[in-house]
Amino acid sequence: MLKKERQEFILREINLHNKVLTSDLCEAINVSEDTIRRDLSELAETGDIIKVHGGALSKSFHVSFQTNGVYSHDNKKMIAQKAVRLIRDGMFILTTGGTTILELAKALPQHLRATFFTGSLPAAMEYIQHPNIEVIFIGDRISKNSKITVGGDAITKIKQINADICFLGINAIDAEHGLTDNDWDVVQVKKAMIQSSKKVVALTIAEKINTQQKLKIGDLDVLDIMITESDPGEKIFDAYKEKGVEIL
Amino acid sequence: MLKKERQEFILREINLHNKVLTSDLCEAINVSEDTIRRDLSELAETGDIIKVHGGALSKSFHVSFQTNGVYSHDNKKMIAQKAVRLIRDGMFILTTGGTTILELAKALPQHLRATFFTGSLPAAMEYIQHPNIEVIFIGDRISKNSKITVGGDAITKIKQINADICFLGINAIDAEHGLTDNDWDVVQVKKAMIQSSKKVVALTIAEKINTQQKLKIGDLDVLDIMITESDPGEKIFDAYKEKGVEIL
DNA sequence: AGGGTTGATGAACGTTTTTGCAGGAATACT
DNA sequence: AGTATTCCTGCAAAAACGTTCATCAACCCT
Repeated sequence: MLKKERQEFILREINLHNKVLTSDLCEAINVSEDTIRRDLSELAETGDIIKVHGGALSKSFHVSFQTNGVYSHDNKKMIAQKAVRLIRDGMFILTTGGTTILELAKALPQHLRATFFTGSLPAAMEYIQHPNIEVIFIGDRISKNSKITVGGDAITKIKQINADICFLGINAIDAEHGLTDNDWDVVQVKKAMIQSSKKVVALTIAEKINTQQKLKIGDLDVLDIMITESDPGEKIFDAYKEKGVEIL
Repeated sequence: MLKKERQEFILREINLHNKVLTSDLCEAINVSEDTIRRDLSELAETGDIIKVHGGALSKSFHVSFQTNGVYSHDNKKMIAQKAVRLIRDGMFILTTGGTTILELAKALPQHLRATFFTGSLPAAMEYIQHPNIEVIFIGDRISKNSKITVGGDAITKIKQINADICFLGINAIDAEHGLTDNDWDVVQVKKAMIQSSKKVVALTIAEKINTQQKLKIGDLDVLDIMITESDPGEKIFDAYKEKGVEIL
């Protein structure tokens, strides 16, 4: 097998599987590991792949992880744009925290007149920047990780609210296991919020779809609408549509 | 699985779900906990995540906002230094908002273990940065000017508290007219806080001494201690000392 | 044709990286 | 306070690495 030929084979293999092990290649092509290593070095030098200990990775796989400090920032912005369209003047709106909700807060039109209930410090900080929005903060103990209020008092307060719409920044959603999260206190709060709203909207980047965490918030049927950055026509949403969730 | 590959998986998991447990990862990837720990350490070193006991957190959520450019910043820092000395482990502490209180929040020693009650969004944002401080937020409608909660609900909640000490960031103080402010809602909240604390401490830059506003919070006798950046021996404090206010 | 050159390959060897494990220290939880 | 995790340090084994050298084939030049 020629050198060039071999390298093309390697490239093809990497682009196919996103990664490749030196040992696998050497077995597949039947040359010494040293030769493979030399090939990988050359390919890495021309910038076609990323060489790592034990093999190599596809370049397309690795690109662009951190952009603006917030993961998947642009996608979240797009989600916020879609979500804003659900809000009307005079509405009473419940929201959780989370970076996606923060984007929603930033995307609210200046003229909007509405009342926002939240237990999230960062979200509240954003809401109060807006001239015509009334902010009601739900008090109680503040969880350091999530920066939202948690605890019995908060739950009680939330249950006294009867909101028009609730925006949930969600942690994990799965067609079968529904909405899940990883913090017990946060789960209680989200449950209460869902109960206290006429309409429940989940905001999530598409990447979180069909992932799950340890604690259950509720089944999909508590959801009315799910908003992601993807096209609502995508096949991945079929299972959700079947369960009566509208996709935007 | 390659090391790099594994680390990207971890990074993805963290960005997706905001936090991750070492034990979960080690089960998911099927490597020893030590390996995961080493990965987390490396990722933390490059600044991509925040390592904590038992796992790691997403960085995108933990942003401290800067308060440089605050009026009379250095003086307020000095006031904060003095105020911190009044705080003991295990105390229940009520605080208002205001830039001076923010400095106090920043000056709190890392090891301090205490419970802070506040209705101020910016103050709460600072408090939760500290590892050993419990933060209870007093909820209700948020006043846009002062960024603190105001309203009957907040007052009711404050009255249920029995704090050891209360730090008031004050707007105006005068030997004759006592404590005054210019926002009716804020005045109500401060009144309630004073009632709910065993000891009341006023923090103010010396410049505000002997000034007054339209609305009265209370006479000087509600005050136990006043802290400014000036030397307590200054003549300007005599009138306050006479009325039983301790100057620091 | 013969000798020299070049490039590719494999082998050898010492070095570095990675990983898991053991113990004791540090930390969190109750 | 006491227990249970979790963390850290050092260590050792295995894997992977890079460097060097020898071999071999192809190629070039007289």
